Amino acid sequence: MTKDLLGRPQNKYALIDCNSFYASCEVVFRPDLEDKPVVVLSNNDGCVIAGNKKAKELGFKMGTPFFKMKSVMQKQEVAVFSSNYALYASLSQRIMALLRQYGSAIEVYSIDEAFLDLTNTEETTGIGALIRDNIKSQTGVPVAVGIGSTKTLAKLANHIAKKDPNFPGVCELTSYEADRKCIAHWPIDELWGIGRQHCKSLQEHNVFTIGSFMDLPEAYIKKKWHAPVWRIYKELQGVRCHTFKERPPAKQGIGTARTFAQPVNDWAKLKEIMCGFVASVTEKLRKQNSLTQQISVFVMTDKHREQNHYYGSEKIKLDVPTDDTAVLIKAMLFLLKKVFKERHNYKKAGVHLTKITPNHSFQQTLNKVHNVNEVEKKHQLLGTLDRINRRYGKNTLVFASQRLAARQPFEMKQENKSRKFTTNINEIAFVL
DNA sequence: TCTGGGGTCCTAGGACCC
DNA sequence: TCTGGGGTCCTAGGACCC
Repeated sequence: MTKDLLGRPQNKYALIDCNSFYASCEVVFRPDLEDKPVVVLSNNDGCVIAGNKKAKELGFKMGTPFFKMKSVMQKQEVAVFSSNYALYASLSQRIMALLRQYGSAIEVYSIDEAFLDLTNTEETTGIGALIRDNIKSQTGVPVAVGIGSTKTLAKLANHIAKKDPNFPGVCELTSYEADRKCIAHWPIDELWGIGRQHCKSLQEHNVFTIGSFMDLPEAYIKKKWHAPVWRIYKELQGVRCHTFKERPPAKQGIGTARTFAQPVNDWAKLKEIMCGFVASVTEKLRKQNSLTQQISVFVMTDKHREQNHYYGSEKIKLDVPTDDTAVLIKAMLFLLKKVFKERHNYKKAGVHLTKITPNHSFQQTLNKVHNVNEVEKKHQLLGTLDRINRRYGKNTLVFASQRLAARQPFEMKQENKSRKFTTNINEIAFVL
């Protein structure tokens, strides 16, 4: 096995990334749109968050507000979809399940990306091509495969596989040194971890390409920039700094927030929406077997158009770590009363759990309460609640305080939503 | 009058990712 | 009229302790 600069055995990672994932998912069920521009919008049809190649060629930038481009898009006959996360999640699961067959381990990095461990695989470039072809033929979603001895190289290889016609969907890199020719000319901000700010500061030092970055002495990089930049430098040399994480680490913070299509000024309505948020974050908390010891809330008016913009947030530390929805709803309401001010139109609000610790068979709670049976009963009740909601759908069982919001979720603007082709039998696709 | 220094913990804010 | 949501990591600086 080859060694890296530190003498450690070298790994081989593949990064599989779906091309324009959300847009590709929509096209799977609308093959007539294959060669037409397609974009997908964020919640509330607020921003454009995904677009296929055709849409990008027309110059539509991801992240811009939809209303600014709406009329131009209509003129150019762009197919516009509201986001349909249930559909994308279900396609994602199918892709991840297929990928598992090709590597010894998988790290699902995001809804449309995964790293595969190919360390003990021969013929990796060939396997990459097989992955590309099989995912496309079995799900309809086009992917690119980048292979490298570090995650940073795999990411860069993936980018090259997508952009450089010499590498049709698959690219393999060993190190900067070995592959200088096909790496050096790329602009610095194509690197994973170099965003707007780092790019600007590197450019101020006359670094515009990966080649000029790698030509700098290591000591200079260390002196001028922070640790993350130096790590990118090492990873490009083939020295592993980012480890492979087969099991996702427990989240350190769990939050949820929404922008409302119609601003809310009514206490009762806001209260019920927020109770729904607490139910949703505590379910995620229990799913990762954790407890929280701090909850925070925030509410805000529309910063873009309210003269008298208001942002209020409060947090509270709990005496005992908990995963109990009822306890957290009570704490949330205490905080919400503090931040809620009459005569404001709230445009966005959210709940956040922090100070999260593992729930080692809820022993900590048992030690601090008198009635062990009560805790045991509550634990079973919440477990049952989660199982029912997972089995029969979100909000099948809800707490009384979230009643209204659960039955009648606050209106989200979704004017162009596709059907739940894969997750709802009533909306299944027909082949005629 | 002279006003140390090192360690730890916490938090806020910046930068980045998808 | 209409501007998303959910995360991670790092660092500087304050508070506190001995």
